[in-house]
Amino acid sequence: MSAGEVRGRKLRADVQRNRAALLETAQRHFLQYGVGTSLEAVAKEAGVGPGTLYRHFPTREALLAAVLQTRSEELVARQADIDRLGDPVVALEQWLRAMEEYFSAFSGLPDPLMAAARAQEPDNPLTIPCHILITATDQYVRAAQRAGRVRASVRGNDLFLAACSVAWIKGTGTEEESLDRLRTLIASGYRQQDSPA
Amino acid sequence: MSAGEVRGRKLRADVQRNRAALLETAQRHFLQYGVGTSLEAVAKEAGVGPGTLYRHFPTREALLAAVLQTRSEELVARQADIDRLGDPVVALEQWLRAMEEYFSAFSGLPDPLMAAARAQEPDNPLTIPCHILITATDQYVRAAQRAGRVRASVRGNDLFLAACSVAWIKGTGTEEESLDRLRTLIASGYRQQDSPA
DNA sequence: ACCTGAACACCGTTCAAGT
DNA sequence: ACCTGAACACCGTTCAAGT
Repeated sequence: MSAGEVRGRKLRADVQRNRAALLETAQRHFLQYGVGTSLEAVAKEAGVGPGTLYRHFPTREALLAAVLQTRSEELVARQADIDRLGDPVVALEQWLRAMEEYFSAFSGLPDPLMAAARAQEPDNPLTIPCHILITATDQYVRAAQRAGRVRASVRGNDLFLAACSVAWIKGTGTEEESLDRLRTLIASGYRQQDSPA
Repeated sequence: MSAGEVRGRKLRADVQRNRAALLETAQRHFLQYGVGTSLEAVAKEAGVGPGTLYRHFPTREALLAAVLQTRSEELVARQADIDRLGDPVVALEQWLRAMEEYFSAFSGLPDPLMAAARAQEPDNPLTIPCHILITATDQYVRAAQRAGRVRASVRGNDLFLAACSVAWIKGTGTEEESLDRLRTLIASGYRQQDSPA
């Protein structure tokens, strides 16, 4: 998708400028103040009226999803690197870390993401990336299970929830050491013990 | 602590009434709308001005902690029942569930609780219950470790974080089945495998 | 000593009026 | 077709004035 198009429709020059300014400003504000940042302030700093922001992005989730677009694509692209790793458990671990970083892009992001993951409402634009992530997680889980390295009872959704939890804990300001301990606990939970032959 | 006293000081009758009305109304609003509910609405429905609410409870956390007081005491009291169980792993499991229910008292509660658990600021009244819970969790973990039933690497804080995470996930509207799967994953993570003798 | 409620500075969201 | 910004209904918090 080129910069001047939205769903294939060419846009007037001023509309493109407004959209780009809104996205750029919103990203900066999400980074600095978290997902709950004032949309009024975003509009003002982008040099547009509040109505223009709502016209482009009817909900906060729509704006969030648009700002996350680039990161979503990067995450999907990263799968190619991960798939080249050979060891399916290492691949699963790296994938979980990659998701965690994605969830940690802005403070407070895990909440709307979880809401979207649960949602039946198909109008929430965050639902799509969530479903993609759960499906991808499931594939890594199955690959590791085929190699007998992950418990048969584990499903992709379980580890999606776990990764989202770790990102949420991280967002509350917990030190990296405690996070690592939690990650280790979770890894002990899904790994298949080597049966001593 | 009797109803008409705060830290041992006797209170004027109208002050008692205001305090009680605020707590009662706040609990109802926290239950119905979550921890982010409008304090202005609470004051109005309690029949007092906003200034009176702020005089009694200078921050949202102070009001939350006061409303949680009863539940905090119940949770501590429940330890006596749990301690009578015999099996240290069953005791640990029940304790984790009891904490989880406490964290789930109001929607959005895990966030201020985690913030308080991290905080160095001793003026946050939620910090005290958090530290009590972490210490208690650590005792259950150690007892189960002495019996060789929980991995030596696990600490109380790890399972405090895990229980808080599950409560957070629960608060996002995830179905009970998914929660149970997550709890099982965590339990697999902390349980010591029976070494096949 | 405590309470009241007006006042201030914010916010999300809509929509008539403009270009 | 798109943008503007005033307008409305909210909110947290403070503080002078009352009792």
